[in-house]
Amino acid sequence: MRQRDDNKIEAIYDATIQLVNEIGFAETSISKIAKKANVSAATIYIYFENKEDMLGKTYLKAKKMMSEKLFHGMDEAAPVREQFDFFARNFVKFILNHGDNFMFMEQVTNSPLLQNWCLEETSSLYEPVFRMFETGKSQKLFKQEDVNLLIIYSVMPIAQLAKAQIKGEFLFDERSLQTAIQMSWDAIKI
Amino acid sequence: MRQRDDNKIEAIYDATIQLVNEIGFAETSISKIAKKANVSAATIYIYFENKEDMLGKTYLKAKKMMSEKLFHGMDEAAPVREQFDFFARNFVKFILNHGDNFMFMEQVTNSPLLQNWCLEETSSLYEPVFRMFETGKSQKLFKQEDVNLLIIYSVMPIAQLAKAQIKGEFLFDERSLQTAIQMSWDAIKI
Amino acid sequence: MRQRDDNKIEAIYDATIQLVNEIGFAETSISKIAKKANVSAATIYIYFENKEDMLGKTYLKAKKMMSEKLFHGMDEAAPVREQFDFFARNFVKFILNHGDNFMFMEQVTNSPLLQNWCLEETSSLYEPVFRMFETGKSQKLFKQEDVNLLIIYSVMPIAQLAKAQIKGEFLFDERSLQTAIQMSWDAIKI
Amino acid sequence: MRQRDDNKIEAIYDATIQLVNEIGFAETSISKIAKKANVSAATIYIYFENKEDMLGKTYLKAKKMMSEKLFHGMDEAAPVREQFDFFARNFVKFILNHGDNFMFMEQVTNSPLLQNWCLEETSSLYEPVFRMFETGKSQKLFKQEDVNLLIIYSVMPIAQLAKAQIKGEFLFDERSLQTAIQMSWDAIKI
DNA sequence: CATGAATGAGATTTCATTCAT
DNA sequence: AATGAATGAAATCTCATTCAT
Repeated sequence: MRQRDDNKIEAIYDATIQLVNEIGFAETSISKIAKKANVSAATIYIYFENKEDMLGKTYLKAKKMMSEKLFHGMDEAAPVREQFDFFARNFVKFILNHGDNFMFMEQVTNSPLLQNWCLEETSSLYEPVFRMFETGKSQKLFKQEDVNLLIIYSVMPIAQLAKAQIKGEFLFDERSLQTAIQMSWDAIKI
Repeated sequence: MRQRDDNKIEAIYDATIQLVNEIGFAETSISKIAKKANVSAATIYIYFENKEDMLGKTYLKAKKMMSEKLFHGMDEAAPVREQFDFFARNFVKFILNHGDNFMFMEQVTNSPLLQNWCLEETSSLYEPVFRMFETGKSQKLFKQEDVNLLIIYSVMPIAQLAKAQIKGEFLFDERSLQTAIQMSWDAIKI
Repeated sequence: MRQRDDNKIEAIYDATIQLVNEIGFAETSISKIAKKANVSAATIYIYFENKEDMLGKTYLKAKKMMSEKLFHGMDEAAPVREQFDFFARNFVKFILNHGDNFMFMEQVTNSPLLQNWCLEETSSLYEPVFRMFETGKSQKLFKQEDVNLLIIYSVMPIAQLAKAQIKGEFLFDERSLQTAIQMSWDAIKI
Repeated sequence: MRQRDDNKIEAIYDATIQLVNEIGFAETSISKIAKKANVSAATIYIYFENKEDMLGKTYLKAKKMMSEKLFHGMDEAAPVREQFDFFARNFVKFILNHGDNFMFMEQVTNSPLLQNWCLEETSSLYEPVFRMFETGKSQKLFKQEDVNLLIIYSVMPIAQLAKAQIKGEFLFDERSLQTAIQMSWDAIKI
């Protein structure tokens, strides 16, 4: 029998993410994806049960890829401030290098589709960042609030700025990056 | 000739926003909207040029409504800290009371559709908040950074928390609201 | 608004029955029906919920039409033997004149589809024939068996012969018709 | 080179017949058959030229199997009445034991597909029953009519009753079986 | 103004079949 | 022999939109 062609699957994933970025979720159809991925539309149904399954798996893949990149090279033994700095810079780097991936995830997150998909393991992907904030809390560096609150005030604004840069409304240079990290820190520090 | 029936337009707007919230942008079709609004699909084309026009106008209407609510009762002569507090509370109130409206806007914002629509006048809707931050900057209360940066670090996290509450993942009480406002303030204060 | 065009519905019914006869149930698709009926495929979905609904309604229409023709002109006051004769001749006439209709019904009857469709009122359509057999039974003309049994032995063979004629394997003339009626009578008479 | 695997062919035949009974001709696809038969769809094309060939061969196999069962143990030297009785009982037994087989054949018979398939040898399969009726005719037991006519009036109603039993609308016990046989006999006897 | 009727285009998905191993 | 991979064609059905009343 013929070999499973991983290139095809990869091409499907890529085409999906690119299309969602270019024309949006609503306009992204299986046939457009197939055309962009240079496969037959029927081929997509070999690897995925249906459109929803495909989008869900694309989302999961994107999320896993992101968590790998975000924490790669992070030293959990380093001082929290250093870890925080490292993480923030990694985050910005990721969004700028993998903007399509990130924007795709954002669109999924903000649509009611998401809630139909299983999300159990998802949280585990971000454990390192949770640990960092817990450590910071126990060292009395950060406010004694829920970690999710700390994340919303420190990580999310940086993500927002990176998104703005993708849209051409902002530009990260070393100075502005430092400013942002400082503001994040100010928001959550005791 | 019959008069323009504002009830029908209103029903169309409402149905659109509700549907986008319930089933998402991609699944929201003209006929579903018509059914929910209790009008014929053809009627929609009396009031709007086409689907995109309809969505765009719905978006604008939502945005205008939001700016009205956000700044209603705001006293630009009051101290910045008070204005800030007032605005934050108004914002939370708005999202909790008009969740559908807000989530609809979020979905639009995160999709490439938006970029096709005119956005000139949009910014003017939020001038009061810009003015407040400029005042704060000139009074050396806030960091001397771009106002958009200040907004991202102070307003957006609060919006995020309100969204979380809509999804049942967070709950604003007086204490947590004060905490949030304080964190917002900490992020941007000098 | 545009008038409901009954011609279109009729054309859809006719095309369905013809196609099922020509190429069979399995090969009869909505688009082929649409083409034959000279309407858009989408038009079919104005009048019917889906394919199954369409087939079911076509079946019901065919059945109603048949019962009207079968009993039209039948005199329930006449002697049973005369009624029987009249009915048998009507039946043969119907099948020969409306072969497509009848063969369509046969195909539906022999497929598992049928069991999914509601059939309550169906039986009422054939009440006159039930009454005839009951009368015959009470007059001790017929065997004291279940009417369905009497029908199977007297009516069905005639139907079978008419079907054979449609396929060119048999030919009803006055003599063979009389023979058939006699055999039917012999099977069920006391 | 591996040998022809009769188990697989058998599995394909069985799956086909079962599926046609469960979901009907129109819904029976190669891939569904393959799944039910636990083979790859491609395997089917090793044993059959295409779908039509497969269905045709399944039909022929079913017909052969039936004729074997129907006449097995029949004594052509016995009196016609005994042969008739034996045959009728065998028929009922067959339908009740091999309902799927029989209903499959009925569906094929009533569809235009059949006419595309070769039917020469088919008739030879039922020669014993033809011979029995010819004998009965020559012994002046049966009406001097075409044998097909005699069959339609005597055999077909019994088949119909057996079908009714499969659908749960009738029940053969010894008494009703005798009644049916008697009615068959009455229809065709002189 | 309002709407049921109508439709071409396109959506998702399955089909029968072939290919390479 | 057997099968997973692959696909063009076609299935059903929905879409956005226009038309006639």
